[in-house]
Amino acid sequence: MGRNKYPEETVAKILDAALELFCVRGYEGTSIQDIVDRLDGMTKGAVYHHFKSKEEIFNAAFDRAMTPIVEHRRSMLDIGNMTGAQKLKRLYAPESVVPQIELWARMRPAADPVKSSRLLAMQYQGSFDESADGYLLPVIEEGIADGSIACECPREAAEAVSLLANLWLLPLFRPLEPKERMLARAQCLAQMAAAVGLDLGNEVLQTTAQIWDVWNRAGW
Amino acid sequence: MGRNKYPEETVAKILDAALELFCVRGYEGTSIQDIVDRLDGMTKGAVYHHFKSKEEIFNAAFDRAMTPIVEHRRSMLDIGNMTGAQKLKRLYAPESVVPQIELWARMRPAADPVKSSRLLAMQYQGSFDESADGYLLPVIEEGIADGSIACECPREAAEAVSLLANLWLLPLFRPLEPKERMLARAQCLAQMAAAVGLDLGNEVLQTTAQIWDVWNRAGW
DNA sequence: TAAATACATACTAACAGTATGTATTTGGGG
DNA sequence: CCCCAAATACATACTGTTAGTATGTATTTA
Repeated sequence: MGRNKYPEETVAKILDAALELFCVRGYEGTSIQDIVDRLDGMTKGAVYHHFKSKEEIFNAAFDRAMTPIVEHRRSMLDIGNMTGAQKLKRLYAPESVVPQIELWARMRPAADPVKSSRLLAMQYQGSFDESADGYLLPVIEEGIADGSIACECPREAAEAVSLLANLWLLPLFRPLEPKERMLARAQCLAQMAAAVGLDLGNEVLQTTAQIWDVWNRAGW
Repeated sequence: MGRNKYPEETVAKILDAALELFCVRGYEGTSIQDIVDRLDGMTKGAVYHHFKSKEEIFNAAFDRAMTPIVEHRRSMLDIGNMTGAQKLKRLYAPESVVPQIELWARMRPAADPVKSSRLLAMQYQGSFDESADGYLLPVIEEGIADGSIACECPREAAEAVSLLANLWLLPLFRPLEPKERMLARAQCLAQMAAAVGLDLGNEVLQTTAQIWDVWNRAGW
């Protein structure tokens, strides 16, 4: 294959192939050659021209998949003047999550935590980042400041909720549970969050239900 | 090195070396040769005589480290005739966890989730097993049966508590937090658990404090 | 004493990564 | 607008390392 006038198309192709393979076969289970074989005609030289290592490809593919999801969710906080409590509910409302659900489809990993361990680790790390440096803790603190949230341990509550939402409620690395079980998890999470002063809102149940519908329709 | 009359000694040496290396350098970062180099005089042939793959070595090393910890905790439930609620509290009391804490020292992984991703995945998977097929859910159901526990979503509560205890309260894959932050997590977890009907007991705070002391003394 | 066991030695195939070559595009001076 | 040098986008060919295998040999067991 000759040189492409628009190299970002090549990069996109590489990352698309990489993401799917990393999800299905895991990080270890995917070789650079596996990725190259899906880029018909292209060779390893092209890949190593755009990326300097396998790890960099993985990180780039992961970021590329996550960025629009995170950005959309964060953008939900920028509209109007809401209290902290309202912003918190909005974060778990369908409008913040469901429109991006199809994108999650592209990074549906193998339902085997060990095979997906690297993705799991990214999500685990991301849960702390999301709560600490990201949007969750700031929103809670905003709510405390404006009097709409009463929470004695904002950091801990944010971390716990973030972890449970990312690694348990959305069972990315486990087989899809029956719908009523996923709803039970949402209910349970909401109750636990409420106990530490965080009202996630009733909409979290609808959000969960809609996510389940999309995933189930996609045949997971 | 000649043939050892007691091959289980050889196996133990291999697993000891493997566990430490896997923890410090991660699964990917550890080669079979690295392990062999720590078994002075022994060669790769010996290793592949006792184990058929790197993965099997990892699993064996992990099991070997975890078994006594899990067994001890489970044994705490066998004494006397306790109600489900009493058993639940006992699971998080110092006597169930602290005596085995030194053993955890041997499998202290790198405080980098990605490097430790395989261990993290095992712990993640283990959290579900522990709650579902293990001892936590049975104890809760026993408590419901004998009337000492009122919990509407026993499975969900068990999973959530198990996940938070294993991946958050005991921050194996993250740098050790200041003591007061770990205690805040324990307090927060207890509050959340209480909201879904699980009383982990006040002793969980002492347990956490003692774990912190041991880990901190060990220089983490 | 024959079979099984516990290793050592020597090798292979696959893999991540590198060095280098070559065509194509870009961008600036005339 | 054209020419040419530099940069870019790849391809080709190679290297070192690694997990794993095949096979040989001494020791123990039964």
